[in-house]
Amino acid sequence: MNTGEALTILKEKGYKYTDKRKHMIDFFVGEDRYCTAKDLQVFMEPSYEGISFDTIYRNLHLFDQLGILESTELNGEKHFRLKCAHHHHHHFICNNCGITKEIHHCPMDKISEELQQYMIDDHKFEIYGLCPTCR
Amino acid sequence: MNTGEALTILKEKGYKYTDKRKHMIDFFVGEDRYCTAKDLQVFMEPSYEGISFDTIYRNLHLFDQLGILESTELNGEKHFRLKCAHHHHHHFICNNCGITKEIHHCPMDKISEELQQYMIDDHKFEIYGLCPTCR
DNA sequence: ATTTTAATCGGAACCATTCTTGTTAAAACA
DNA sequence: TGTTTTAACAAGAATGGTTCCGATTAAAAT
Repeated sequence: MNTGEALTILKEKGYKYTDKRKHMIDFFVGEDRYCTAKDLQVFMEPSYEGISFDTIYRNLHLFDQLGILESTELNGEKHFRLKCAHHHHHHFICNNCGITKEIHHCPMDKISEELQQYMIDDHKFEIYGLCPTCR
Repeated sequence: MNTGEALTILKEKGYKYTDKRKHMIDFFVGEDRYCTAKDLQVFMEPSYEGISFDTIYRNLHLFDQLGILESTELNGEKHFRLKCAHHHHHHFICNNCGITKEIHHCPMDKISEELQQYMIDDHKFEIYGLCPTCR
């Protein structure tokens, strides 16, 4: 997903265009990894001195909810990254630098018969380790 | 895993036997679901009035580290359950009651060629939804 | 029985996140 | 273009799960 697509989603859903929101999306477009609210705040600070944490969190959750971002919990902290626009996939996540790599194999195809009586809402498949650069 | 096995692990690693630790393990033996520190504290309270949160958390992490418990993050809170002694597997987790069901299919076999240059440490595969009782 | 060392307590501190009230600014409307 | 409406934001207090600290207690070793 790029900045334009993200802003289009915001507009279509009736949310306002603000410089801060654009700047936030720019941040995620430039990061191929899962980032914390703190990471974002550090990025915003120079351009918007004293930006409120409330603004950071409110928009992170809004973006997540609108499908502009996707999120996961790493070491007890919520992390966010730009949602990949194309088909369903999972991620390898580097424990050192946080960079992600797409995994084009989803295990859900194989497990339908194991959960006959169950109602499946969601699933999570993540692989952790070190990327080629960090190993 | 049962109470005896868990206490044996503690003893073998040189940790002390205390009634509180035994009571904690008894709690997890009786729960086939992921529980929070709070759940455990509520269970402990009647027998050990005013038990310190420090004791709860210290032992939860010790047990996790020793492989007596396994843990996962659900809705931003750490959850724990007794480690299943036998072979490697994953879990379906009910969003309503927290009960777990073993999934005997691990996707890791299939993805080795996708991560040639990467060093894999760990992985997580969880399925969320509603169990037959809660649906 | 005594010593050593770990476990526990009580409560303060921490930190990510959320809430509250008042203010500002974007978009809609006249 | 000026005014109204409504959402976005600021500032900082509050929350809640978790961790830390110094003092005390109890288990295990000697």
